[in-house]
Amino acid sequence: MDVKMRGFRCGEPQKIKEEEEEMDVRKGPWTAEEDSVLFNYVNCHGEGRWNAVARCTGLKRTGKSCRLRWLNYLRPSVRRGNITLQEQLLILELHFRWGNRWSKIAQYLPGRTDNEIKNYWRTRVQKQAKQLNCDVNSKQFRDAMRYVWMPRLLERIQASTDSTATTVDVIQPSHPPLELTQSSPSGSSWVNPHVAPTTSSSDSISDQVQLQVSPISDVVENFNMVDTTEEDRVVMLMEHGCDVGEAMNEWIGGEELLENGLWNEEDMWSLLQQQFGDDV
DNA sequence: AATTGGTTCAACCGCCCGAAA
DNA sequence: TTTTCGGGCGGTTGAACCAAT
Repeated sequence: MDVKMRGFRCGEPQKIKEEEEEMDVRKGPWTAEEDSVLFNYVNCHGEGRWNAVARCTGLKRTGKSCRLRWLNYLRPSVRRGNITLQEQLLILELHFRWGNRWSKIAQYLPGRTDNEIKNYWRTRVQKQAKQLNCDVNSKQFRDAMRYVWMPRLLERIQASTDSTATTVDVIQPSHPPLELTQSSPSGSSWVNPHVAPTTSSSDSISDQVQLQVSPISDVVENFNMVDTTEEDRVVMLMEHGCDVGEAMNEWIGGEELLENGLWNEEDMWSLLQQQFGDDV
């Protein structure tokens, strides 16, 4: 490791900064020329050894910066643009299971980077929590997601697809595939048992496999059948929570939010309290 | 047309871990 | 066993963009 990194590890950040300045390390947005140099080099020599990449290319960037630029932008498999409904649902599901393990979540979303998923969570999901004046990790918000938003997402997906099974590409994670189990309602996670990466004989992250998505009606049914209590909650919320659902539609659609006042915090919490009692 | 405020996302920072020496 | 190195990760920042005024 170079001197500045050793210094960093020894708790001398000031020294690192000074040495970086001496080395004229570039920061900030990448230019097209830099992108071209990095892209060509990695194409020829492969990924890894990022500090060496930075040295050999003559780019006045840190190895970390090169790695990040490649992984989040230049890599051919990177897909940008709107997060689909299925992807949104997967993100919610996997976040229930793993929390802020963005890179792990990203392994199940082909072409999406951990950075993009993290940004999505912060800009979209956390915004909703903020508008409800609750913490994104609070039980209230998680319940809202689980019992209102996710079923609504499934409905939207169902509405946008036909009744036959749909397949989407997914990148096989480098470790054992997600086990699709349902946890108890009192647990902290819920995982859609119908959205499962299939097992691959290869560990390569680049290997493409098919993610089988069962008919959405089955998914909805299964979601509602997590147990009777939860089912009751879902049914009641869906029956009474039309305003919440409409607001959710807007969020899911990624478009106009809350402008009609459909997302009514008091309604939301009164509904939750009806169902969950005072501990909500 | 100019300004302002909000949103998005690329990039950086600091911490951590595992492999190699 | 300890130290060094390379790289992965989650959190944070700030520039660019956009819509409203």
